[in-house]
Amino acid sequence: MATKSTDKRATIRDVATVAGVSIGTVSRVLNGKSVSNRVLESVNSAIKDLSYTPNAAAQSMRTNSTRAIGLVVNDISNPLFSGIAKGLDEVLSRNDYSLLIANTDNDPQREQVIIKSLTQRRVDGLVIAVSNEGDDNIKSLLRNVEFPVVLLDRELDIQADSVCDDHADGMKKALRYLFDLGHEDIALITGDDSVRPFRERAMGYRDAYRKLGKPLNKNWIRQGQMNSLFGYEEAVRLLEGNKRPSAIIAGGNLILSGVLRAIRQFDLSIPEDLSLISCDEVDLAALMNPPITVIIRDIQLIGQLAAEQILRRIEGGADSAPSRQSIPTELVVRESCTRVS
Amino acid sequence: MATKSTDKRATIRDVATVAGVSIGTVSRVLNGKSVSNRVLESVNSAIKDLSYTPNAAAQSMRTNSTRAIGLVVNDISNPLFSGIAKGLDEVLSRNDYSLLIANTDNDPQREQVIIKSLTQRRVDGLVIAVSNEGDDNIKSLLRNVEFPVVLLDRELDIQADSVCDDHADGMKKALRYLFDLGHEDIALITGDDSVRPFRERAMGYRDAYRKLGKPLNKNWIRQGQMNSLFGYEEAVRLLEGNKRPSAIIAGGNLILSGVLRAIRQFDLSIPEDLSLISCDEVDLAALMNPPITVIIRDIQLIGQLAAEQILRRIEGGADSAPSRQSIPTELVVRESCTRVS
DNA sequence: GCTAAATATTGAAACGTTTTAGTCTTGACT
DNA sequence: AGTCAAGACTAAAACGTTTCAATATTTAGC
Repeated sequence: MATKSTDKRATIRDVATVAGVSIGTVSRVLNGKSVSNRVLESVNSAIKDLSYTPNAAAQSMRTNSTRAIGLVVNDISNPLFSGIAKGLDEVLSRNDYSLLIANTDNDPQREQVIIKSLTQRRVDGLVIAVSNEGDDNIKSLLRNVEFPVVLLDRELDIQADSVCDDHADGMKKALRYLFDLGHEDIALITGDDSVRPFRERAMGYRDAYRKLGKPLNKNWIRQGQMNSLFGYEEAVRLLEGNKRPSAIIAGGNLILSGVLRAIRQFDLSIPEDLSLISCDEVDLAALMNPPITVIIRDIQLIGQLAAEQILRRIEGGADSAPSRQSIPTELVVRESCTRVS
Repeated sequence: MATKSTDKRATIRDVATVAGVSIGTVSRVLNGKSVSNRVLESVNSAIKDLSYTPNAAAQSMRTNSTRAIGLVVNDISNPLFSGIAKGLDEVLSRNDYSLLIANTDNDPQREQVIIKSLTQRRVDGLVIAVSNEGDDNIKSLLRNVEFPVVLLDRELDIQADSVCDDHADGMKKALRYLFDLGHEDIALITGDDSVRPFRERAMGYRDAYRKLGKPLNKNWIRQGQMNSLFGYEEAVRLLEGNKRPSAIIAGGNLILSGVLRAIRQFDLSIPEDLSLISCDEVDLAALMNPPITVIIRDIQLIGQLAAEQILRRIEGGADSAPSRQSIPTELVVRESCTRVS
């Protein structure tokens, strides 16, 4: 029952000799093909005695499949991405796939290196939120890759499935809500157009103004980097201007914390002095005082759908046209906005 | 220059024939061994023409190393763990290792399955925060594993390195601070003893009371599950009791959000009605109004140190005694505590 | 009890690398 | 010119599986 742990790892060959059958037969047992009871028992007991575990690398070589999926994101410590990772892992692990995660840190060079490394590892699929949709190198890399790719909230003219959120719609809902409260000067701070979510939010914002016939002041749109510092700086600039907006929309989870910092610095109280809406549910938004109205979407669902899609592709093949799933966004009204005259 | 993408992937053999050299020579080029210039060029151009990428599985088979490290945690969407993952990835990727992440969801069964799966994949090392230090199955599994293991803030009587935080010390600092402000009735809500961080926090708490000669009221210690709900429920129970604590310490990042929810429900203002300290820096703590005093530690550093340790072990072998690194905790005083008479 | 059909089992090839032992070149030194 | 050593290169084995064609065994039908 016990093994000498000083020995080399047992191989299928060892199991075969101990069980007194051929290698092929052991393989049949491992893969659940039908064998005689006698053989089944002796093989299983040999496996246990030798504490044998098949070598996945050898299996991969033979079967041409690694049962591994790559996930490439800017920053896994961003709750957005870690939520997605959770959703992915949930359905992947249920299907005996493993998840290989890599951070690009927003560096296009690293992004390329990572994709090449995953190619070398022969992952069975790749789920990626490219850090810049305009990057041609990444695009051509992804085009020539031999496994299915699922894009996370990105639009690229390549043959790949995608799972997107309807950010524009969420933004419209938020603006309609603010318009209804009498706001006209609503600022939006968000990331730049190089990536779908921010582009869509800005688009939804402009659309809403157009549709509702209000004058659109371009000065209220601040697009730049998706981080806390940018949120802070732009909020400061907005608040120290001679004409302040009556509401700010923080178009990204990191942006929010910067905006809050600025608001505190100006010692403004919400919603009396300024109305505030943010994107994506985070602890911060729900528990602030007052709780902040947010545009939400189901983060883990994104990961789950992406996982299901990539599995479908792995099973089904690359024939069918790219699928594009869209996840709705909702406005959760809390107490951070008030009516203005 | 272009390849027919309908063909099978190019192998080292194809490269060899195109370049007109032997397979072994191509391998030498790939691995940077010295070759003649003539050969170097023709091989490299063949590699480019065929857009050849070595197959990692085949390499693993031969070299007996996968250059992959497993990370096993309860829940990658917990910012604690995703921060650690980030730190790990940072140093691993720099050393050409990949990171395989799996969630146990606090399920001991899944934890076992995951460890077995990583064993089958022959990872070169494993970084794990076991979900229950008392689980003998996990322990014996880890004992018999053939790759180095690094424990994340866990204590197990197995041959494994660990990276721990000095939670007890942080807790003592917090209590000393509260004592100095005149508090005597300080409640601690944290996870149970099955896992080091909570055990240490509770220990530090009791120690501090003993050392400073204050009477220790066991009723103020609430240990249970590490989640928001438990934090909420216990906070409610504490606050509706006929004798309220004058301060609460939320012993875990998830606990804090539950405690805050309860505080809001009772409509208490901090720090006038209740002083509050939390563990681990999260956006929430820094940006609340008032900002919350926290016991911090460098999360990413944990990951980095774990990664460096596992690499050292992979290089150096398993001979030397288990190393145990300790990371300090600090009290960051903000505005959530006040003096009591 | 015999035969045919169905089912189990085997042996060998194949997957794509690295590595080792050995062969072939090259060139420097007498 | 002849010898040697060093360096470049090659051929083949090995890593641990799965799979396929071929063979052996069992089962069922009469």
